[in-house]
Amino acid sequence: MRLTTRGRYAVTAMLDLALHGDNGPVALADISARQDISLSYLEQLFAKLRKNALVRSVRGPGGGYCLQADSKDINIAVIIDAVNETTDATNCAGKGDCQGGQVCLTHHLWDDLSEQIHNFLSGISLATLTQQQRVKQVCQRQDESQLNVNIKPEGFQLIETLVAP
Amino acid sequence: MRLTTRGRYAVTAMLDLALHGDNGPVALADISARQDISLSYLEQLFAKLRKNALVRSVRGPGGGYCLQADSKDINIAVIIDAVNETTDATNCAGKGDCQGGQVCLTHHLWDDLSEQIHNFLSGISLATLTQQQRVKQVCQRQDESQLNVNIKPEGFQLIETLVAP
DNA sequence: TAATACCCGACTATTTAACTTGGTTTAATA
DNA sequence: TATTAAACCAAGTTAAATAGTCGGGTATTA
Repeated sequence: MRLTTRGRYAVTAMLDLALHGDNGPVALADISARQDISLSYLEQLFAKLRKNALVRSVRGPGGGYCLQADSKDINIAVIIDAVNETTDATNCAGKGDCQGGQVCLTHHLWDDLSEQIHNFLSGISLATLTQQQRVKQVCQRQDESQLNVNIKPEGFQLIETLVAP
Repeated sequence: MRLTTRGRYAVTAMLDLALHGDNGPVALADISARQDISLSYLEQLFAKLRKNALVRSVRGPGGGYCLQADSKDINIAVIIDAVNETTDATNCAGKGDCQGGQVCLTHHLWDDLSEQIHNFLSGISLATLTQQQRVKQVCQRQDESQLNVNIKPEGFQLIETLVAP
């Protein structure tokens, strides 16, 4: 179980999908705009998510991605694992070959911690999150600011792009 | 709360100290040999541990490092935090300025997770670990193999160095 | 048939951890 | 007092991984 920004991005994108997927497929371009994640990076992540049967794609105009299962049946741990396929089992975290084929002093501790994290995250589904008030609030804010961007003339959008981090 | 190999090294070194600190200060060179951590890297880590009052140093021949407090009063979370002073609060983990000054969609989730991890690790002290049977076993193995290395002629040591990862 | 959107692979920039080098300072001991 | 073993310090270097880019595709459907 590796925790990186990549996993965070994947979870964020999947949550966006769960929140906006009621009316057919969601385009990656929309997720990219709402969540400030580069489009091509999203494409890479969703290729992995699709291979792991977490989403399915609809091609052509009006297409995009849908959740493969019900949002209450997709938990956070599964999403992170899907996106970290290259799990090298960081030194200690994987097999017990941390110290020349043997187990290192703190191997069991990190093993316990990994289990702890995994249990926590696999107990949380996308549905759990979409039902939370605090998530709904952020979602609403993002939708509104997205609306503003669409309304703004092109000149303003340019400035915004330059100013943004 | 960042989880990196640096934190793992620090905890491993501190545990080694807890296990071998009964007879006066422990030299970093010994920890380096037992735990396969480069000496100068250990020096850097212990500089931070010392600044955070987790260890105290004794200079000169026969010197080394001692735990500043009783091993039952030093928990794992404190060690990791001490060594990760440059806590940039990765994007989301710190303040809620993940998305242009605002909170991003999954901010609260990672916040909850951080708390979960911190609680788990701060509930474990060095003494907790030294009392564990599985830790004692690894410690014993390391002490014995350390003995072997000291007995071997220089030629063998050289080969071992070349073969080791 | 053209626009839309997914798909794919290689490439690059940046960051950071891990490690190295080459010293200086301190104190025990022979 | 000279030697030695240890902590201390400050750079620089290497290697790996992440985040992101670019330029091409290919399938779908309005």
